[in-house]
Amino acid sequence: MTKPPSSQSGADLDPFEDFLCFSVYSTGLAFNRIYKPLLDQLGLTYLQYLAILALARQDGQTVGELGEKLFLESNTLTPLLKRLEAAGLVERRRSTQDERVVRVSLTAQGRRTAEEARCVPAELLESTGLSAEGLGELNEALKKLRGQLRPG
Amino acid sequence: MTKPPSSQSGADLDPFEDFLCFSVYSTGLAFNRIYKPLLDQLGLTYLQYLAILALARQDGQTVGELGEKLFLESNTLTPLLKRLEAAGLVERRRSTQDERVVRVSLTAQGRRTAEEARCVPAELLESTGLSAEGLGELNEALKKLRGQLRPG
DNA sequence: AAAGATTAGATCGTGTACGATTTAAATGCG
DNA sequence: CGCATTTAAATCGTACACGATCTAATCTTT
Repeated sequence: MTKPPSSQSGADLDPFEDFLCFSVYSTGLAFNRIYKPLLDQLGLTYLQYLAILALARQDGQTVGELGEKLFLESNTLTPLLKRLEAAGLVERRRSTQDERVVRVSLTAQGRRTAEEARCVPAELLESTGLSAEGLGELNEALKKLRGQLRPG
Repeated sequence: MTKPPSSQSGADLDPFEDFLCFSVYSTGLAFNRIYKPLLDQLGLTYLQYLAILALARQDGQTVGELGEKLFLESNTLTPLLKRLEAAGLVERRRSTQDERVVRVSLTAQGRRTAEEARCVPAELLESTGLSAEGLGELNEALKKLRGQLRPG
């Protein structure tokens, strides 16, 4: 492996300065890298962390409901949820009313992990040194953009 | 596969409203989904498209230089570049001065593909219906954020 | 020049993403 | 009721990401 991608404040090193899609993409990678060491301590990946948080807010969701919140589908979620189940953090049960549906709920250990995970973002945002207002505005702008980015 | 994640304008469907990292993450997924049908016509993935663009701006870059621009390392780039080579779009050659270094250059076909790829973002941004100023500001904010998100 | 350190890529294993397909269960409709 | 349609998950194949490790080439230092 080569050296980690280094920060470059020089002018012409980034040929995608004006590509919004690239800014979103690379900022996502950067977030992932920041989160990873914190989440490693919890034994979670970034997506697993999001899934656990979503279940902490509303337990017993179906795979489809979880997918709506995470903007993902069963082909991504099913393997992820099986890993969380293997790790003892969630339970997957077919609904008795509708056997097509799988409901996912946190185990006791899953709830403990969710509790620990809750304080991760605070540590992290503090380390960015950016203002709360600025981050809030950025968040709103991204949500609006995401809403516009719909196939069709 | 379930139905595609649907747009939801309701209030409480997204439990991560206030998570900037999630907004960045999910907007990245949304961009990917928008780009995919356009790039499928070129036979490129999103990352392959970025690599081709980077090479079109500066041909004959090393794997490491390319990685600095894309914020990626050889463990991601090497397989990607091999696929582009197999597709006949790039050539990979070890430098004769320093045999550790691999230089990547576009083939004639690669340059044609790069030319076609150049007009993709315009089509796309038009479809978002967002103002150029707003997108520019968002871009600046993201670049600043990305710059702050550094391990350590 | 020889030995150790550094560097550039490549390789490997795990975990997302996602299109396409499959399976099984529920629903609709004549 | 019976059968086509729809739906929810699961499965499969391909392509990223990335930590860890490996290999080979260059540099350092004596």
